[in-house]
Amino acid sequence: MSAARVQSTNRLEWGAHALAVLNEAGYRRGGAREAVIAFLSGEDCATSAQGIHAALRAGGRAVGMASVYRALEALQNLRLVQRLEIGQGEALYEPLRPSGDHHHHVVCENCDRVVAFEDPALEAAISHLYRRVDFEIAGHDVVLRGRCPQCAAP
Amino acid sequence: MSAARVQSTNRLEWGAHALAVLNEAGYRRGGAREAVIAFLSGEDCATSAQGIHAALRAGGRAVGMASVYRALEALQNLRLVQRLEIGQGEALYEPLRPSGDHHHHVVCENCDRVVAFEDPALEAAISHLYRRVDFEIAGHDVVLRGRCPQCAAP
DNA sequence: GTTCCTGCAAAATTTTTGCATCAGT
DNA sequence: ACTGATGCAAAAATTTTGCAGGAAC
Repeated sequence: MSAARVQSTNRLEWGAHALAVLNEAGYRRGGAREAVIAFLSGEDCATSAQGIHAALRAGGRAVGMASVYRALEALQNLRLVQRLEIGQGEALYEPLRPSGDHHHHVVCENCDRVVAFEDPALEAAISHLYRRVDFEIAGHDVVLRGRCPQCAAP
Repeated sequence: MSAARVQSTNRLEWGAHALAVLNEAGYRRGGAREAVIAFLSGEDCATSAQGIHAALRAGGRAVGMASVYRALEALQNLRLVQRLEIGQGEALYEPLRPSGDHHHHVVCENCDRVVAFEDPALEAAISHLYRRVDFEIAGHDVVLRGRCPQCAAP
């Protein structure tokens, strides 16, 4: 199975997984929440609430802004999405894949472009940390800040 | 020299350093900005803009909210303070010491308590990353999320 | 038939901006 | 004197909440 195929499977599976977890947790089905899940399952990286709202509207399945926030809140509580506060202003949300694969973000201070990266050594260093702190750790984020190639160019 | 002494010196030096850098950058002196710097130089960890505003008011040196934000923006642009978006809602700001010593944060998902930690292995892993990404990196943040001992207790 | 979900509108919060005035150089 | 700094008030932007009607179970 190719890497692309695995990723595609992961994507599709996340939506089904999310619906199952919601159902398990006692949530009823509802159009707005399912539209948010359907959208997110096609996204690899972080999207803002406003972006989700706009995308759904553009896709002909408009939902209320409040419903987007409420869906994201529920998904966040069940650890199905990760909320990220990286830019300035709006928060970003991305699906948390059950496969556990995991990335972090580099943000351009100038144009707010966000790029993802992965690094096993970083994950290893962080997992060591989990044992050192008193907290019961549920997750982590790493954000690198700097200038993207375009903005750094003279 | 004791560790406490070093830290105390670092604290005091940050204020003078900040004023010098601002002056160098062409900023004039002004009471509000200097009050914000005086307050931050006594803080080790992150404080919100509202917190700074309230603390200055309580300390008898009230400044306008807008001036707090404007001072923080200037300090941020000169890399004298680091803005952190960790809780939900308000951003936190903390002095960036020229000594380069550096910590990160664990945040309680339940009560929003923030605790700082340091980890050389983590810093090493991140500095390796700086070479791997296309961006010109200026800094980084790591946030661990979980439950503090109080909130984790049954 | 309940109880939850949704959408709209209103509210709450945080941050930014306009403008007149004051202070630093 | 000129120009930046400040404070107030107003505005902007993001997120949350109240409520009435509709959908799921």
